[in-house]
Amino acid sequence: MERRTRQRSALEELLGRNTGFRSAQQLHTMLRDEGEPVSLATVYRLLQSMAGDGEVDVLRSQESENRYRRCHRQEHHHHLVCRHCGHTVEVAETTVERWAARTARQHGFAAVTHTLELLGTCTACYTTPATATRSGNE
Amino acid sequence: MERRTRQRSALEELLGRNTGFRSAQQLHTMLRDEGEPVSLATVYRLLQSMAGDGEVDVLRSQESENRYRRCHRQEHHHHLVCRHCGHTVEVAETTVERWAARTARQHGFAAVTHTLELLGTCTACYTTPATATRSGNE
DNA sequence: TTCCCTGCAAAGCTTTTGCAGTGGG
DNA sequence: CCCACTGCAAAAGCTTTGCAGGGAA
Repeated sequence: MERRTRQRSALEELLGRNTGFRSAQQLHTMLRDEGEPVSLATVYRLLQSMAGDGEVDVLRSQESENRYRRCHRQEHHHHLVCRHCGHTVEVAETTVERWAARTARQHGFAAVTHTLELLGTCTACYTTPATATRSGNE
Repeated sequence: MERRTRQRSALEELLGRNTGFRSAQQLHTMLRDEGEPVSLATVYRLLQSMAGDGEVDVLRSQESENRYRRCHRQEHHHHLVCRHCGHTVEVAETTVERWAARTARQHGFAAVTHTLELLGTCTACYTTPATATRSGNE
């Protein structure tokens, strides 16, 4: 199965310390800065593999890049993401699910899935605007 | 302001005849096939301009490409898209909006926006599987 | 006559892939 | 001892951009 390599361990460890969504390139740079260099291609391969196993959540950002984040719950859920610092709250709710199912039925659609992301400004960022562009954890 | 060129007219006319989301490349091909060739770069520039004016809706597809569709209502709304034929239903509802606002408040987030897309199989496509891969209108 | 718009080709971005070498089990 | 995994570099999409010519107003 999956081999426990230095690269995979380093990436998992890094993801474990972050609560926000990061791009593959950001993760690649962070690893390099921490003295645990991993080639960009490998970062992509690892993230792809992890996403397949449900280890990370993938977010299609407004820009044309994907962002990844350690997945903390297996059940279906959504994300409330801070647009400034990337801090994320996982939201498990059935309101939207029920609405989606009802709407689909009304229009005769079957096998309906949905994607939903909430983007806003978290308390920390609108309380202390100066730190709004920080790129660290949380 | 905006000049009424052959290219812009052709694209608007084409979008007006379609109810589904199409990629820039698809639109480019369709125009070419109709004998109204428009360069791909221009298709992109026109779509970008139209999206800015709210003339078209932009959908970030699962693949790494954007898809465009003529926008029929100005108010905030969501889309129920058929994954086979691209047929789209615009859904204006407040259930999700109210839920999003409530959730954001609970977690101390401000200025929250959301993206929501419903993807399924429309009646026509699961009734007649043979036509499930058609690429035409509707 | 302007100067906005277009076409072409080249470049930019993120992401994927081919290939040969290496380290995990 | 294998062969999955890695790094490198090239390639593959989609999209944007520089530039010079052409057409709308």
